[in-house]
Amino acid sequence: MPSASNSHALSMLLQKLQGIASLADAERRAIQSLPVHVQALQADQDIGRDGDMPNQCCLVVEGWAVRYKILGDGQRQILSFHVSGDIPDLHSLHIPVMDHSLGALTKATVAFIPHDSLRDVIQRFPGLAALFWRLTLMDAAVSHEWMTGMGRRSAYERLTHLLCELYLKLRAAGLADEHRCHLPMTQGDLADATGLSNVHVNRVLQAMRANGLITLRGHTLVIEKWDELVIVAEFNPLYLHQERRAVG
Amino acid sequence: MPSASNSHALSMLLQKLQGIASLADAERRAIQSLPVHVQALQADQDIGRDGDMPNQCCLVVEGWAVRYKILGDGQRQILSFHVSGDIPDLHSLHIPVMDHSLGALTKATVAFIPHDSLRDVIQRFPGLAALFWRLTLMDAAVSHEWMTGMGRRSAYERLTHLLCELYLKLRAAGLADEHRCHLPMTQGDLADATGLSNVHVNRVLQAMRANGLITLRGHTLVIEKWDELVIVAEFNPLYLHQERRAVG
DNA sequence: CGACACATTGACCAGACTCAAAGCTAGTGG
DNA sequence: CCACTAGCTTTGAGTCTGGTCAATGTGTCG
Repeated sequence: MPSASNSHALSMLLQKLQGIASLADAERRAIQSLPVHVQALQADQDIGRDGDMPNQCCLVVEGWAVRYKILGDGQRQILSFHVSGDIPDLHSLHIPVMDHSLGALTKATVAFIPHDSLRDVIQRFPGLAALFWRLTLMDAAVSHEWMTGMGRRSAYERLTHLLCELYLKLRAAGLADEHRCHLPMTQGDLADATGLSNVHVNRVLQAMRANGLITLRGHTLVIEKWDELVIVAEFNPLYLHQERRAVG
Repeated sequence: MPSASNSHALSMLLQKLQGIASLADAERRAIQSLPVHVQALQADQDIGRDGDMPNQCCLVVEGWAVRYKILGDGQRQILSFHVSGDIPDLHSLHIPVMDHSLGALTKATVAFIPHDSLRDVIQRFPGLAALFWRLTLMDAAVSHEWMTGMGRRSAYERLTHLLCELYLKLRAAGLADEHRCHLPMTQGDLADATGLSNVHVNRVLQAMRANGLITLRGHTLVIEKWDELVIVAEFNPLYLHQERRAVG
């Protein structure tokens, strides 16, 4: 029988899914009765490593997770940020070997769901199969936007773009106030996500503050001028494909 | 009734799928009897644009296609290269609005497959659903590798890495000889794929030639020292997830 | 034979990196 | 409750990878 924390974990997933599509009762019940193993993680604790062959997926319940690659010389590239309701390694369902690592960015709570259970649910509910597929595609769309930023945008544009994205992501997860949210990552993390050095991230953030676009102190981001931020970043939220959410 | 060119188009898809997984007879037949509309394209002709809501997918039969984003100032970022057997916009099956464009890089032949037919096949054959899902995940894995390159690798490493990748991609599609293949893209295209300027791509390619790694003239790439190229690029083909293929 | 696109070269520039040192701040243990 | 510490942020100085601009080859196609 599902414990309180198991049920809570799965309700995070339900919330995410229902932000994207409407579920039938049977689908909702199927999700809610997935077996999960809840676990608390320390900051920086790895969840899965490059080369692993996991037999379960990781649902983020609370805190932040990141996917990242480490190069031979120790450099890190962060591939994505994940919060409550996300399943960062959903791809492992169909790609057996991990080609990057997954770790907790902050102290976090995650829930592991066995691949077998997910496959079973997907088989019984084609609508959920399509929905999970869609989640992985939304993830790819974000990757494309990051690629575009790293290839063709300036450091300033790239960071403003990332802040816009993270703010909307948190809002969609119900974790942001009006133009204000908590961002626990360090400037070094932002550097590894944007392909910059931590020193340069620091200078660019100062420039953004000097221009009155944002306030960012003690890991609290306040967006002072959303409209201007969007223009500077050339930010078009379409790529987030959060159709059922108000945006802006 | 299927014409010769329709059948040929679908056999390209079959070849790709069978390079990744083994298909049951019924699955093979289902693929082979998909309705397709074959079309010849000029070089640089767009197949789908940012903002479009397609109701069909595009299978590349011959030639090269690219997915790309255009920024406000006209800069282009190429997101991926596609050859025979690829379905570059398979994601459109579950993400209605295109957040990037798709175009022919060269003179090309493509085959359009209606979403409805694909959805029908997927519904009847869960194994094919998983396989198509997997194709989109393999695509995402390549995006991650590109992101890592653009964020953390030097121009030289990035280009060697891309050449390794393209060579193996062509080999998997049966379009490469031993350490030799045809690469129709211009240096400007390579620049837009790697986030560099065309001038710098030119200089880096010259350096690679000077180091005896490759020969590249008249759009024919000859890899003179595969082992060294792999070391320079820190290239690990794992991320291509071509499990059923020999590699190297 | 043009015309045009692509490749190559040179000169110069700038955005971002590196290295190193100095402030901060939150968490820890006494 | 305070001092200490470790990690994070900030600053400065100097460097360098890769960009820009512009001109000149080169090749291909009608």
